[in-house]
Amino acid sequence: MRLVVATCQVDYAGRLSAHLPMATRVLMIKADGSVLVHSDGGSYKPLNWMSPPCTLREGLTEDGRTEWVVTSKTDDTLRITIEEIHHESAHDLGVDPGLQKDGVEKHLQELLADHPATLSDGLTLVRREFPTAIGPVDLMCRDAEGLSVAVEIKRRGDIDGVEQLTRYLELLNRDPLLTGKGTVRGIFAAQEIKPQARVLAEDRGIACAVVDYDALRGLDDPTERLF
Amino acid sequence: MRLVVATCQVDYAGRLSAHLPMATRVLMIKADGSVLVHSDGGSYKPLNWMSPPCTLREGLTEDGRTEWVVTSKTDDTLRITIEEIHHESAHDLGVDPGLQKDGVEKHLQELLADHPATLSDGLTLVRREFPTAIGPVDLMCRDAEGLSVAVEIKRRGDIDGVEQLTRYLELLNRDPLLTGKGTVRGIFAAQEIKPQARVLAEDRGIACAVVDYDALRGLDDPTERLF
DNA sequence: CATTCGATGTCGTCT
DNA sequence: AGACGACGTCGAATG
Repeated sequence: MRLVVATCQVDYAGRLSAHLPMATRVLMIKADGSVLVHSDGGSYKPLNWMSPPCTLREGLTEDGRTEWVVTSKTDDTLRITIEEIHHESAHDLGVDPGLQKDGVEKHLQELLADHPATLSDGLTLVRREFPTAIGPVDLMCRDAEGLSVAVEIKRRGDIDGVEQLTRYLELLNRDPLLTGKGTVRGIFAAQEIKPQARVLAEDRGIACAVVDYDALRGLDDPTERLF
Repeated sequence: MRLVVATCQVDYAGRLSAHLPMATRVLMIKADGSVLVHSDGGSYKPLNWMSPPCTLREGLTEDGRTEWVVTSKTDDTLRITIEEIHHESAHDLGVDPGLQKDGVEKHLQELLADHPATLSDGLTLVRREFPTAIGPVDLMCRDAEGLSVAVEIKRRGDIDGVEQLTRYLELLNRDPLLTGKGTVRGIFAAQEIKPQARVLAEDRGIACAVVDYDALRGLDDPTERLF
């Protein structure tokens, strides 16, 4: 890992073209040759970058300034013209042991699979990741009357999720095995449901369920936590 | 901008929980207090981070190690426990002049608005960003027979785009002013169309058009380029 | 290898 | 401020 603070100009050509005028920035060069150009603001996304695999060539411009040219296999090019280097250091970091995560959609699905009745009274699980021709339904359940209920789970309930569940329901309702006792209902479950998504869902007869992750986790054995 | 290379452990609690075991990493602290934790691999995304607005407090753990606690307004917390600092430096970068881009969907839309006939013979533009109750149609056109044609433009033609155009067509076909001469057709235009999207579109009677950005740009005045 | 789908997505733009 | 769509989306899981 090389860290360089330099006054530089950056040009990228690839899927799009982008240009950064001359200014002072931080350049991070990782062991795999990838390069990140960071300013002192914004979020974690660099102003410009080159993803690995790529190669960095150091050279000189016609007027004698240092120039880095980073190229990827797909001919994307990042050209960094350096006017002045203010700081430079190199460090051996070794391989990172990596990140452990807990609390993403998969966990939400696991929790709801264990406690389907929190979505609707009397609901029981038939199967998780119920397969259909156009992809798996998150939860397939049965209600107190024995009717099939398809549940789509999102962390954030957007219009896309409603469309997805609609496609599933359309398909499922053509299956006589499922519709024997009546129409397959849908439940759209998310930690947060956007107003437009709610309107669209309810317009299509799909119920919305806002899920409390922490409360659900409380119902579960606390020793099962990752860390 | 502060750059620190340190052996550290990182814990994040917010929308999810995440944990990084003790290892040597680069910590980037931006002027706005945001923090990025980078390893010597991966892509431009940090292993962990805190986005602004946030505040960093430096303290000591019970066993006397340095600890940084970064908290956001929404109570997200990033806790960095430092075992050893290998390098530290601070730099004044100033405000970055910012990025100029060229070649995104907006340009594609402009180019197709200038050359609608490349989508379908005899097509002429009625209006860009044609307003409807559920959002603007990218291009509203008329074909040689005087029938209305709605065009949805994407860089990458995904199933979502077909759904979007379908919603527009549903609405537009309820408007007697547009349907006077016949049904409003749809054209789904993209630089690349995914197989599933193509199948769905054609099943719904929506034509697909693969767009060659470079060729279109060639039709245009080359002096209009940004840089 | 291609495709699909989630993401602490992030980022612009518009209401 | 909230909603919405694009992104050089990235990245993991899966067929």
